[in-house]
Amino acid sequence: MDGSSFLDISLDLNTNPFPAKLPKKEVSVSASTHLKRKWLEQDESASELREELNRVNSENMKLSEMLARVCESYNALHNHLEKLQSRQSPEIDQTDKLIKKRKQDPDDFLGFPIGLSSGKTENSSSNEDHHHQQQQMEQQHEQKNQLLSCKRPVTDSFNKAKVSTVYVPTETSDTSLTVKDGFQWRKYGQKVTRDNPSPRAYFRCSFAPSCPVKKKVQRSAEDPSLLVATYEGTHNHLGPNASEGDATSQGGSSTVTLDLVHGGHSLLALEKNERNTMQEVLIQQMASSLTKDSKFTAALAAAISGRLMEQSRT
DNA sequence: CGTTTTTGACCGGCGC
DNA sequence: GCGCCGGTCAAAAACG
Repeated sequence: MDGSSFLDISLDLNTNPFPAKLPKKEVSVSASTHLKRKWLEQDESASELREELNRVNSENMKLSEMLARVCESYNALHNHLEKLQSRQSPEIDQTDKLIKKRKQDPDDFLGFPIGLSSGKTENSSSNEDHHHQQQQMEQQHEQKNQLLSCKRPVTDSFNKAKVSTVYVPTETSDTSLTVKDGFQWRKYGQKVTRDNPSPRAYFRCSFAPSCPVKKKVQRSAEDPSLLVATYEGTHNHLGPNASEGDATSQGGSSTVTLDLVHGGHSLLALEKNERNTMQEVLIQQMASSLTKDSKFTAALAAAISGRLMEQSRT
């Protein structure tokens, strides 16, 4: 899927409503000095406005580039996943039948590729090849995660248990076991597990009391710089945009978070005829993220007021 | 003072 | 039945 075809990311806000050449003001020779001073003041404020608009323009360009990059990364990831799906779906069906009754170990999630986290299989003979492939895909996943601002929920589109795993790079010195995904979580337990020296933290979604979603966070035993967050269940409320202030969107840089698991469905797993709806959802999410950026709203306001001024002049 | 985190106790599933 | 283990509960502490 092509990013430009999927989303029109051009943000032509028309933030330069003033033409390069402003119509020269013709001041009559007989005008009073008071009027002249007034004109000078207006010229001054006009140049200030022009500077402001230039700033806004460059901001607009930056935002456009940022969006383009996000879409590019998303498209690359999506293409990759589609390839994987077409290649692996029969295999997954087979392994699903072999899922053990025993609950999964956290490291099993680590081994499975994007969105394919599933139970442990008993077929140990094919495990080695499988594991090798998984490691490669995990690396690719990690790289793409970094492209998508290092955080992106992954949904199991094949397993109806709605379990997804997210890998978050963190400082090894950071022992907080927190993964900021926009939702509000309440920690209800912590446990040291057998096969991992670092403790596992258990979280419940605290946005809505009835929300059944749970999250487990544990540092990866293989790569301590990675946090492994395992999500179970589906949020029964609106997304994180309405709840928590994402620190990344408040500072100087703005981040567009693509929540691909909202509602428990992977966007990537949707049929093509459903994508138009998802386009709207994505656009809404982007718009929502952008409107949280005070700089963006200021730029938008400036653009609109500029356009209004232009229209009133003509 | 309400909310969140911490942490030891408890529970249930599983293997032996 | 017993022990192990992962998951959850709930009281106390910490925090804002």
